[in-house]
Amino acid sequence: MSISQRSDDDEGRQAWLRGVAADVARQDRSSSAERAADILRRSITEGALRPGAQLSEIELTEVLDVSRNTLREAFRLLTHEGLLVYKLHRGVFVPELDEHDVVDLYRLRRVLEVDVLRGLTHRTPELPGERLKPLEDDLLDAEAAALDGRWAAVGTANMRFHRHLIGLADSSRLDDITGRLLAELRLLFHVIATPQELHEPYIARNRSIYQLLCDRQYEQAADVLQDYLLDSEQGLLDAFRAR
Amino acid sequence: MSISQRSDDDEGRQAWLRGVAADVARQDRSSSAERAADILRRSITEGALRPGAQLSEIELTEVLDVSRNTLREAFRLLTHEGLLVYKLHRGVFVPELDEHDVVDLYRLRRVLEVDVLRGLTHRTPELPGERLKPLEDDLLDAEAAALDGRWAAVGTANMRFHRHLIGLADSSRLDDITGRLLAELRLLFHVIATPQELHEPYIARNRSIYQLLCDRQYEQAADVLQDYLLDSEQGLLDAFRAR
DNA sequence: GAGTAGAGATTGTTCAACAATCCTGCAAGA
DNA sequence: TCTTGCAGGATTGTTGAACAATCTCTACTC
Repeated sequence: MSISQRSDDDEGRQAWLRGVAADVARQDRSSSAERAADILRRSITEGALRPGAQLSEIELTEVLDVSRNTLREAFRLLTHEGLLVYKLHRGVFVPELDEHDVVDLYRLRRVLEVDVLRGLTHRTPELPGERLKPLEDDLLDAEAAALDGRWAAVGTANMRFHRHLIGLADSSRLDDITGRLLAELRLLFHVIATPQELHEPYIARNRSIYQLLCDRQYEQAADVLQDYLLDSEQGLLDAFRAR
Repeated sequence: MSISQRSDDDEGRQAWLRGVAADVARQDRSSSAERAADILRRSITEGALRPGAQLSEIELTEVLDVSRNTLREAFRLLTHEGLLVYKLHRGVFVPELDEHDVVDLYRLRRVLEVDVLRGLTHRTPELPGERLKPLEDDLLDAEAAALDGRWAAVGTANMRFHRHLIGLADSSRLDDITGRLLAELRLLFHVIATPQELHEPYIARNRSIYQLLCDRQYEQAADVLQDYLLDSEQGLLDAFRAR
């Protein structure tokens, strides 16, 4: 993207400018509440704040250096994502999900993700091959992390893979919903003692889904994904009961 | 839009808001923020605040008689429902949805609602008959409203029918998602000139779905619903283009 | 041991002031 | 004529303090 390459391609240049503008906007356009929410989100998804933990307002206003009003705004953003729950006059807590939530979450994941892949069959125009690039990157990340035994990182990469899978549908609402579902799923992972068993088997299955997508075998990919999700759900339920 | 026309619009809008405010004040509500959100929600869903309209904080603090913080809290509640959008440092606006949003919303509605009905086939324990009672109430409401020509009320009752339909799945997350989808759909209805054509044909089809559910013909009900949603989407798109 | 009253701590709500940002209009320069 | 830069006024973003409502825990009574 060199600037010196000034062809008479006005459209391309405008697109480039728009891309830069969007990049800058993403960096700069965030309120204090969103920044505070970012920090809390990472603390929760990475396990520093365990399910059941209470978040004290006074303590966090000091740590995050924001006012109570702004902090409460951040709480609301995360509540919307399902990463926090309010208990009236008692405060906000990291939710403790149970087996019923596993079933609920996976039911939604199955119907949404599988439908996205099946929908690719009738998509017009046909899915460009470069749209699959982020998926391959996620796979490489997961495989590299697995070699090092970093199972939490494997889980993260696997989730990003599925988020990119959903992204193929080009639906902002679907992306929103998926973001929330996967965030809640991370909460569930934190109560599991053996992350290796939970994540390792699915690296290869994700790659086979990816390969089928590359070959435009969308229906077969959807079938593999369906089985994948059923097995993954069962694995989580087993881990829960063995706890 | 001329200045004078805009001024008239503003006056009418304020008068309307005051009317609703007096209306809601009769009920005792828990918090001022909830009460303010109620007023705004009705103003938006009933069309007094049109898509694209900006909600001025100063103006609304005076009309609703709450502080700016409380008002902003109400804004957050409605943003979560999809009835408002924030633009940083520019304020809150009633979202303007377009044909692309229609397609996006209906795609989600189809996959979710149809899956709920198909899922009833394998449900254990079998769906108790009394779970269908709310659906019949909604149908009666819609039919009564149609006789009086209250087409907006017909639309409301139809939406409640579909919300109750989703409720049969017993999934709190699905209920959340549906609430938001239907709220966005209401925004779309406001740009339609002929509400009768939009809502009337679907009363009978909702009843036929209901009847099939009573007879435990879940797969057939799902098929009818699928066609229903495809036709409804097409009707909305046609109305959009004829605008 | 059961129940209750009250103190202390935490959250819920509101307000007013200040800081940061956007929009508008106008003037200078190419 | 068109662009660019700059005030200024208007609007939103953020804060801290104050007070009300509610919960939790302790101590006391019976």
